[in-house]
Amino acid sequence: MKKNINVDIIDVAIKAGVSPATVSRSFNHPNKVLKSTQKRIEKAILQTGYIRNRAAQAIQGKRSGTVGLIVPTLDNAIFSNLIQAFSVEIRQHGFTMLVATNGYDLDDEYTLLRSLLEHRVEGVALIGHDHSKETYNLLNIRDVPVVSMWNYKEDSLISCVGGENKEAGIEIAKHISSLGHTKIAMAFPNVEDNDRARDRKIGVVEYLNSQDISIPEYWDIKTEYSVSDARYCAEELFNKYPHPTAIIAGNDVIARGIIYAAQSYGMNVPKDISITGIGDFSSSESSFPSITTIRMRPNKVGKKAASVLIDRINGDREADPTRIKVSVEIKSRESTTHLKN
Amino acid sequence: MKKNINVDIIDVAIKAGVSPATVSRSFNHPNKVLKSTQKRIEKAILQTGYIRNRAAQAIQGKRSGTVGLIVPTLDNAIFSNLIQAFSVEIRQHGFTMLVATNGYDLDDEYTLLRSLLEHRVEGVALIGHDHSKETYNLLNIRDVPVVSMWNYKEDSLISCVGGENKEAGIEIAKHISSLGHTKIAMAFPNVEDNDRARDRKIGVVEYLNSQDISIPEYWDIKTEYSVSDARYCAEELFNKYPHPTAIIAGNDVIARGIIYAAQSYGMNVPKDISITGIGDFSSSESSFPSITTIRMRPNKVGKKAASVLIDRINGDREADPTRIKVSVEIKSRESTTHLKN
DNA sequence: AATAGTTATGCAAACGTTTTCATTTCGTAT
DNA sequence: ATACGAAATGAAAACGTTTGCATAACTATT
Repeated sequence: MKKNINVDIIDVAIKAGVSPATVSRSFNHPNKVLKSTQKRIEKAILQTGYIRNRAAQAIQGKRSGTVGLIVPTLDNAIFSNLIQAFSVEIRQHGFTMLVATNGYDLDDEYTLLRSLLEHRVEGVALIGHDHSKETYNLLNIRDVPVVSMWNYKEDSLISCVGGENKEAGIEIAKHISSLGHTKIAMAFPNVEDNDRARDRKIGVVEYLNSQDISIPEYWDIKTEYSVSDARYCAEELFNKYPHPTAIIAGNDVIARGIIYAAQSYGMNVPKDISITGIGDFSSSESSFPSITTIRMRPNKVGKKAASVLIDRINGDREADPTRIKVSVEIKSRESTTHLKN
Repeated sequence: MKKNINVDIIDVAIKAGVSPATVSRSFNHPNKVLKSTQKRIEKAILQTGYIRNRAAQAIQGKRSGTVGLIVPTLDNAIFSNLIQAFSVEIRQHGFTMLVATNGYDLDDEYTLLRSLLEHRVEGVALIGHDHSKETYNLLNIRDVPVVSMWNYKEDSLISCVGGENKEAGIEIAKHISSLGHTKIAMAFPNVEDNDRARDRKIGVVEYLNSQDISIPEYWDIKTEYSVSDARYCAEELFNKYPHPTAIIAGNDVIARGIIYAAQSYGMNVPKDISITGIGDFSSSESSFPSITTIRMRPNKVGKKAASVLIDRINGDREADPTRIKVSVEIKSRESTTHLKN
């Protein structure tokens, strides 16, 4: 078995009887090279097993053909839909995706960004707007095309695509309140360094306050973004009395954990307790009970963010940030119902 | 705001009063450069905002600092745990991960592999052993360090880390059979081009046959890998009679969809019907009912695969494939019970 | 048939590193 | 002080592309 690691553009050129320049052009400006020449080159590529070297291309200060993505975690459903949509779209434009996870740590995020820039990614996608000073500074200094996903912000420093999370919070609170609930608990993750969760929570609290509903300290639950932790926290809550008649969760994953907790305590959702999520991840509709939630359209956000990023890569870097608001919408499903009088 | 995109190693060298060679060495062979010189270089890097160019490094035919990962999809829980574990481990060794999804299409996988190789990834991780002829050939010719995750195979062509999926199928069938079930349905995805699912299914069928249990055609359900499709298919099944007393699902995601279907039809799981998964994803333990499944240890597989890959990158390429079997184990939980007399 | 205008190709100089080899500097033993 | 070996640094040649400029080969026009 011959191992032909080192075939380069020159070998191909020789085989095809042309110059390396022509081979290069046949990749990057195919219209500038004769059809018949192209054929010969293609044949030579097949024969030699040549695979072009993007590193050598990137070194010209031109295209590296990669974009970077930094997400908090890949470990659960929260970002899966988003990333998948982003990835598919980005690839259709010929890019490959470099992915890094920061575990919700903003200092780590900065390090990862540096690492991505070392690889000369042509653009970067991040989640939300909470990033360190250094991160923003670096993005600005290097003039990197960048897009923030998942949270719309009117005055964002960088381009963004997402729903308005505060509005999401308001909408879900409005829904619960309109069903007559007043004894309401909340389950959110740590909102520090997490603008999405923070905005949602603010929306919920402000709206409920406007209705003269307040959430007591002991019903303000803090949980991780995982089914297991959410279930555990909810069980803690259910161990004490009185119980709330509704629980507003920071997202669908947490809502699901709480529903499991309720069911395992013999409660019926929604008859005994109403539970809501935010996000509308792909399984929320088909679970039982299906989850009442706010549709944040992760697929649309991912796809749209990818195209915004590509536009920025190809276009004017100096332009003002592109900000796209993806409308949020209540999805009333089986996990909520009117308070039984 | 000054935009200093183009600061290179020479600028740093000048600022630090050394040669570019020394700056380069301070990155790659820090022990070969004087502590005091290093300090000066670091200072110069800070002052200039230099970010090293991996492309220029990679062009030397040396390290690119990246590894590639090709997975069928990022869209659901199936690979999330695995990828997260892989990603964290790989990063600890200073690598960045290039990710691509092929949507279970093997031709697409080949294209993606080529693309990753264009970026001169130092190693590649794939899922399972079903890959196209071209893929195997390319891996071999280019002599790329590679590891296959998720399915152990004694005589695999490439290194692999995973559980024995056939054994997983046998174990779960044994469990169901030992509970007295004989009217058993199966729900698997398309097993073509998917050795993991195929092996599991073979294990299930062979074991049941050995117990003189056979699964009729109309109980051999074909579903996608999604909660929603699994639920839909299960509902189709429940619309007809008679019902099976147990359903063996191809993985935990499918099992969950089936459980939702059963619950929505007013059945109690496991009293009315036992349902099993395979995989043991992170939420299977904390769901309600918790899912009886086969533990395939996605975290361990991901982490271990990463270190196998790194060993191969650093070590002897000609060596025989490294094959690591991660033991599978039945996790008996709430979703199964004895057949009521 | 000569000329101008196009189009296709080749030549050679970048791009930003790393590394080999040569040279300088330093510490230490005489 | 001198000499010697080791350690640190520098000079310059790679690495595999892309591209501006120059040239050659056509096409169309008169």
